[in-house]
Amino acid sequence: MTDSSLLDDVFDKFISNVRIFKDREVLRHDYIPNRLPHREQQIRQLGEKVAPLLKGARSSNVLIYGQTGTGKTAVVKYVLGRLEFKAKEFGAPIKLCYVNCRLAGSEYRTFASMCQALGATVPFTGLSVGEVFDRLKVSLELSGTLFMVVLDEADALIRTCGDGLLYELTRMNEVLRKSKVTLIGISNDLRLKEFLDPRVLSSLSEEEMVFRPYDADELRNILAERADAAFIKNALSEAALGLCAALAAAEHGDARRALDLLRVAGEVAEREGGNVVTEEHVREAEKHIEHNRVVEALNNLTLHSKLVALSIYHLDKTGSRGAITGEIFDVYDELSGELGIAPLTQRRLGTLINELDAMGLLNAKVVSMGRYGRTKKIRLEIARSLIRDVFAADNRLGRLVDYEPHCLSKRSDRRH
DNA sequence: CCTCCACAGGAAGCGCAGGAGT
DNA sequence: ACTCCTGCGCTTCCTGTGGAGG
Repeated sequence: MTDSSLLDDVFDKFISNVRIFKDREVLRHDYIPNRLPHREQQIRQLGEKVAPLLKGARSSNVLIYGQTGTGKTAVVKYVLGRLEFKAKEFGAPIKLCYVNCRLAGSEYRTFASMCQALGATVPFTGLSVGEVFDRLKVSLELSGTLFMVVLDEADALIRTCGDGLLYELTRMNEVLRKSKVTLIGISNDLRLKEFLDPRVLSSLSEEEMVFRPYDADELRNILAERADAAFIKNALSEAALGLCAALAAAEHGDARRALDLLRVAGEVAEREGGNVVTEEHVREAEKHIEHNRVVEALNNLTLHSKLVALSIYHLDKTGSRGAITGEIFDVYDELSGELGIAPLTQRRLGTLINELDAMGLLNAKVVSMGRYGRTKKIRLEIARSLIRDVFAADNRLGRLVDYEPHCLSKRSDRRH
């Protein structure tokens, strides 16, 4: 078979293969459906809280808690979408601004997004935070609107930058004459309160809402509803749907995960040329998602983080259960020398290890070995073969995969 | 009981890139 | 051209600490 006829085959198969999906976009997690099952109560609650805006009054600030995939963002976007629609109808001067704080990354960029929502242009760097804040105030005062700001994943911002931004925002209404600001904070972390200044907390959480995780039955309903729009009739087996719901329920009831599983399972089935999604495909999808996540994470690491991961890989194969920071530094130091690059300090290495831990690539635990000090025990959390494959394909690190570090052979024999 | 190891992890500050105003 | 700002990655310096062995 020639190359072109092979490709034709792939494309033809794809085009003629409408046997699985009707509309796969429905399964993406940024898709907001026009019904959110099992969140009617929250929709109602939030609707009641923001309704005063329609009459030109400020609404209470709201703080929303809940783990990932519990529908927080979907509910907020849904309610505010309707609010905006109603506001147009009644001519209420409402402006909305949705900022994902984790993606924005800094105070500066969070303020900048808010300015942009008001139509003010802000360079993406170069100004002081105070200057951007002033511009925000000026454009707010000029526009004379009820400004509603949604700070999604606010906990991420607070952890890195503190609560200064929130403090400024909550105080802003005291200064503004013609405009009012309302805040909706969304947090994945239930302990957010502990990080907040009491003054910020009291004004931010005038109202609070907590989103409970979905249970397996609820997830099932959610999936069934979406699947109806996403798959063609009879292309999804009841068992496959149940398995997606069960797997996601086991993982703190994450609807986002359930939807991902369903979508990828559909894609697997499609690729295999099947016309019905089975449990088998869901299992396959589960592996797929995890595999892709890890490979992508490894490939996107910086050179130094890759070296750290590789060092742990080398220590791991010596059979000892859990490398410690000092050993990792020794191996890392040697590998860096081998590549001819300057090694980072041990302090910095500790931070990199914590980052890898947070990504779920490894597991780091602080342990005390008594007389032999206090350190971190680090184990790989992913398959060794995966690290091997990814780094062997890396043109700089490739030759270090089978390298035997000297410091391993003459390692001082510490008793566990 | 105290000591003392081998670190953890906070604080401060540095040099750099990218950009603004003047 | 100059000075100022920021975020980022990093180093330097530092204080804090759980528990085995004395």
